[in-house]
Parts: sequence; structure tokens; C-alpha cells
Amino acid sequence: MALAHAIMTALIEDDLSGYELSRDFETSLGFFWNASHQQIYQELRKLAEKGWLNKREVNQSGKPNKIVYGLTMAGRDALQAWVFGTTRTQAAKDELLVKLYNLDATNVSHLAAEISRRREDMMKLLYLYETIRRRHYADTANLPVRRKGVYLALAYGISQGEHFLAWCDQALELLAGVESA
Amino acid sequence: MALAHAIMTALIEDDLSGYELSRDFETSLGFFWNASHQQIYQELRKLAEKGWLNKREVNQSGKPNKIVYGLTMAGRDALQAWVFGTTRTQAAKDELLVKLYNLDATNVSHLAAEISRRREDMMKLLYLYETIRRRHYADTANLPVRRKGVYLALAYGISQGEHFLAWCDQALELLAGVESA
DNA sequence: CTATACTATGCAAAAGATTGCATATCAAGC
DNA sequence: GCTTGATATGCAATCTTTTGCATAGTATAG
Repeated sequence: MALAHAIMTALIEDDLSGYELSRDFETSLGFFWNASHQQIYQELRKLAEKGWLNKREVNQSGKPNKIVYGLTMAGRDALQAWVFGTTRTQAAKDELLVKLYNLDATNVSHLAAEISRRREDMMKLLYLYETIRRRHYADTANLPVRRKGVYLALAYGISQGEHFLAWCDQALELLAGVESA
Repeated sequence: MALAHAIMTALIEDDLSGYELSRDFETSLGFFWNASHQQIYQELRKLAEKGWLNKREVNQSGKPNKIVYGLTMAGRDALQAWVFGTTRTQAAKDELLVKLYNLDATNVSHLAAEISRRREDMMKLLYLYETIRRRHYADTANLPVRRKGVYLALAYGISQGEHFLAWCDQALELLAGVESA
């Protein structure tokens, strides 16, 4: 049920269409809960049927019309109830680390390249994180309460990301030694 | 297909039964790729049908008999080929961080408690990581190549775990400020 | 002799996620 | 006029994962 609640979370402050949600996910909540547009559209309809979201069609000029969803009171209640439930511990799934269990002389350079790629991806992500932090979360102490929560999530992403970079460097160094041996 | 390859990875050095795999997963590969016993048993049969694993029944005394699986040559080839394929970037999914987006005066103490719980879980995990590191990976420079890969995965877990603890402390401090305000 | 726990394997239904395809509006550039 | 790209929504099939249940042998402790 977590996708449903992630979507509702994204709708706390603004009403959004499926398309807008999809896009916002990529630069915010999606950092911590991925979803494809197919999943989002489907879930939105389910949530509207359940009465947790309301929908209205908005006519646009210059663009196709859109369907905008907003949280109902029942939705807000369900969301709050979910927050109070117990959180299931996060499932670790990372192919790259499984691949490292297969390290040998033949694949060491391939794996080093993969780690470099991941390192670059993380650099870009960190740059995005930092941009967001500077723009919206510079004055941590004076944020409204909810924003402090969002800030903490962002701080998590930044911290884990930075230390991922450090790990990549360590890994690349060790793999370079294997390669040249 | 990653579960299949995670299972084959676990069978690189030893032949194992489904039950043994399930247990080993909890203190090794499972750190980086979770799987329930239901998934494992199913996947083992599929892999045997495909010809990537062979199976043999082993009679035991004092315990029920077991079915032990081992990598075939075809399996080893498939595994190597998989390592050379491109790795899909890891899907981030963490309920706790989504919940933080819902932070308010009513749920702050609940969320602080959840973070404390997660912190304790991570402490236990880190203790396990460290035990394994000391016992099997103390002399990093002289490990065989494959073990160096496993060591790097372990180092990843330790690094991310330690900085998760640091983040928890930061988060708890900030949340304490919200609570008392 | 009985309850509990560990070993060992599995089925089936439901939920969740991915992949590939399909459609349509409108703007802007060539 | 035609292509490209952004906006906007969706279906269907498949794959993956979770959840709940089911079975059974053996050991140990009370």
C-alpha cells in the first residue's frame, strides 16, 4: 500500500494531475519511492474510487486537458493513520553488489566501469540534491514543521550519496590493484 | 532475473539446499538482495529445469532429507554473462522517508520512535558486519580476487550503515526540537 | 507423552512493478 | 504540410514479490 500513500503524500500541499505527479516524483518524493507513470495513473483511479482522492477535469489551452486529483478528508485521515503504522524495514536490493560477489580477473574492468558509471550518476543526483537544499532548505531552523521532515529526507539522500562516492573511490582503488596484478 | 543470479552467486563455491540458501542469505548475500524461502524454492526449480543448476537428493539422519543444488557449466556461463550485462540503477524505496514528508506536531514522537527502532536494527546489523569483517576479511590485501569483491560489498554495507546511524542522530536531534517547541 | 523448536519443502492467491504498446492534443521549427 | 517534442492518459501481458497456508520428520525439554 505504500505507493498509494506516497502519492497521497505528494498531494498534501497541491492538487496535481497524473502527469504532474510523475514529473514531480523525479525531483522529490521519487528520490525515496520510485513509480512509473503507468503505476501512478492506475493508483490514482483506485484512490479516487476509494474516496481518498477527488478528481476534476481541467480544460487547458495550448495543451491537452488534464485530470487533477486532490486529497479528500478521508484521504488525509488514511494518510495520517498510515504514518502511525509500523514501517516495514527497507528491502535491500542492489544488483551491483551481487555482481561484486562474482569478481574475477575477467570481469574486474567491467565492474570497475560500472562503478564509475554509478559514481557519475550519483554526482549528478547529489548536485540536484544540493541545488534543492540551497534553494529551499538553507535556513533549517526556521522551516515549518512538515518541511523539516522533508529536509531530513533530503539530508539522508545527501549523506548516503556522499558516502557512496567515497565507497566508489575505495572500490575503484582496490579494483585497480586487482587489474594490474 | 536478478534473483536467479543472486542464487547462482550463492552457489559459486558450495552446493546448497533451498533451506541452507535461505539461511545463508540472511548473513551474506541477503544483505544486498533479499529473498523469502518461497521465492528461493521456486527459483531453484526453475533454474534446475533450465539446466543452470543440477539437483540431487541427500539422505540425512536426524533431519529430513534435503535437495542440494549445484551450478552446472551452463549456469556458470549464464552467471558470467549476467555480470557483463548493464546493471539497472537501484530502485530507492523507503517508507520511513516518505513518512517524514508527513511530519507534523501529532506524529513527531511516533516518527522519532520509528527512527530509534531503525537505529537499533542498524546497530545490530553493523555488529554482524563487523564480526564478519574481522573474522574473514581482516587481511584485505591478501584475499583471493573473488573475496575482494565480497569484501567491497561488505565495506559498502558498513559505510552506509555507519552513516545511517549518524543521520539517525541528526534526525532525532532535530525532531526533539520540534517536539519540545 | 506432549509441547516446542528446528529442519525441510512446497502450493496458491493476491499485490505490486515492469515492459511494451497505443492514442491524442497542441506548439514550434523546417 | 510534416516532423519532432512536450503534454496527457491509458491498456494488457508478464514478471516479481508478498502473504498465508500446508505438510512432515526429528530433537529436546519438561
